[in-house]
Amino acid sequence: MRNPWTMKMEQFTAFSDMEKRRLDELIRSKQDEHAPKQDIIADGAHSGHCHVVLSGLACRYKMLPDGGRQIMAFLIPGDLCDAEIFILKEMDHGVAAVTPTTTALIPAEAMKTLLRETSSLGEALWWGTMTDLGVLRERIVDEGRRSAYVRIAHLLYEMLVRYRMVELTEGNSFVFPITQTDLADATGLTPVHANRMLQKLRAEGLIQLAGGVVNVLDPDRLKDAAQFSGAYLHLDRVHDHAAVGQRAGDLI
Amino acid sequence: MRNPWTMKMEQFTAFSDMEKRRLDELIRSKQDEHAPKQDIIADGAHSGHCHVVLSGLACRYKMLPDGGRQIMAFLIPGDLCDAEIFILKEMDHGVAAVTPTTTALIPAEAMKTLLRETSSLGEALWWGTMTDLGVLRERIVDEGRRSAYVRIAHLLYEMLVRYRMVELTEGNSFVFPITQTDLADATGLTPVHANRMLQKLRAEGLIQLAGGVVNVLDPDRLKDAAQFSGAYLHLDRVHDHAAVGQRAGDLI
DNA sequence: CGGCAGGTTGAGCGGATTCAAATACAGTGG
DNA sequence: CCACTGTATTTGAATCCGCTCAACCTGCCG
Repeated sequence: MRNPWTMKMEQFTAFSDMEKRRLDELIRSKQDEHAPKQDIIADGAHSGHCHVVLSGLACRYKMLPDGGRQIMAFLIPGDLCDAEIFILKEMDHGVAAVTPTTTALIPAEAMKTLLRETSSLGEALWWGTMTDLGVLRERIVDEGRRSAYVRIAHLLYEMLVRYRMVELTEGNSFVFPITQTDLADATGLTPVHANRMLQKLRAEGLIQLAGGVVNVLDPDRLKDAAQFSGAYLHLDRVHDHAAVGQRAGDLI
Repeated sequence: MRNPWTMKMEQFTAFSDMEKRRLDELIRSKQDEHAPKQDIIADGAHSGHCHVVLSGLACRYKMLPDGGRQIMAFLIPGDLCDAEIFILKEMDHGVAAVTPTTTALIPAEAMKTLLRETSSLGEALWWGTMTDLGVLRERIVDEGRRSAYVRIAHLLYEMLVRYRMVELTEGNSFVFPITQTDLADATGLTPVHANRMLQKLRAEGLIQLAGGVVNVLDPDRLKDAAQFSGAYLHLDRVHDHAAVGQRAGDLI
């Protein structure tokens, strides 16, 4: 299996063979499996390791006093779960597996060292953090100013782009086995309403959804429906090294 | 005037006199003034400097194709406008002054150097970035799962805590001269509805609002109304150095 | 076969929006 | 000093998007 962490960061910059080997070693040393709905990192926890998703699907979430749940981000292979762990005392939210998920454990000290390097690796990690900020801001725009229909479309289109970054798409379809309840928790809607918006997207021939596979039938029209503009993902450097990059460039 | 940047970061860790002097020099070297509604950094811009707010009030925002605006964060003295500028090609959103605002310009290279240090300064900058992530996540919870009334209360309570961090409160009141339109853009509401929720907060004796000054009459009840839990601000280290910290600790 | 989780459908409600108009207020020039 | 202007706040009424509650369907697994 290729290293999804490497693949993601290659969207920002090219790596030398030595750097790639270093990343490979980091994710190989210690790994962990997580069953669906299990916490990968609990709210309030602190550990000596960072977690990188290698396979499966996870989410950042917060529980509310009334039992409600808000999903703030989906984490796919190549994503870092807890970059903050080495500086903050404890997590202010939880990270849970949505499907069976494999993670790599990176010692906090190793991560600290990497982040302080002037190497491509150090820069790429920074890029990842800054991109996470951009994604969160875009979600705020979503929930603040966009309709339910657009929000769902936006989320699906963003996932298409992100899955393509790590080459987990086949054509325009990708495995994304979330329940409609998860989708509702991520978009700030009720499951019932999320369901109706999904039906509308299907009726309009924009997407297909079956067996946990999302098939984007018409990317251009979905992008329009989503009012999507990909600047916030900061893939603008991929053209500098077309050999490795450009995997998702045409979707932006 | 005391250095608000220092004051904010002291909520995370104590600084030596030398470190404080270094921060003072950084903000003294070059400053800029911005009139209300003017961009401090335009969407899509790139510059060789980071901006730190020294006085006044600014906001991060995005414009939507339909002319709508979403404010994603308010920036008060001590806040960094564009930590990402040294790694990303361009801004994915704009930062604009809300009231007349003074900023310090920090050369990108100096910021880069600071961030890579193992010093308290380097760590404190990291803490700032990670805290920004936490604040954004909390806003997502706000807009996704909380009612208009709670959202307004939450925003006001958060501002009280943050203003106290930089000692810009008098008792429980602080200068926060935003229009109700701004408030609506920040909470994802219409100005009309934001107005009605403000009236409710006033009618219930939780706050006073006049002439751009917010006066929190009953912090405890406002905190309840806001469903506020301050873990996401990561002030949990202040008790380690009670001499400088603990400014906002009692509000969490 | 029953149980259960997830998905779908319908009807009614309500929070927030929209549209519109009235009021308050500060600044500006005559 | 007051009329004039523009911006911000307030109020009212009608509308609508998304929620609530409830039922039913489907596929899967024991």
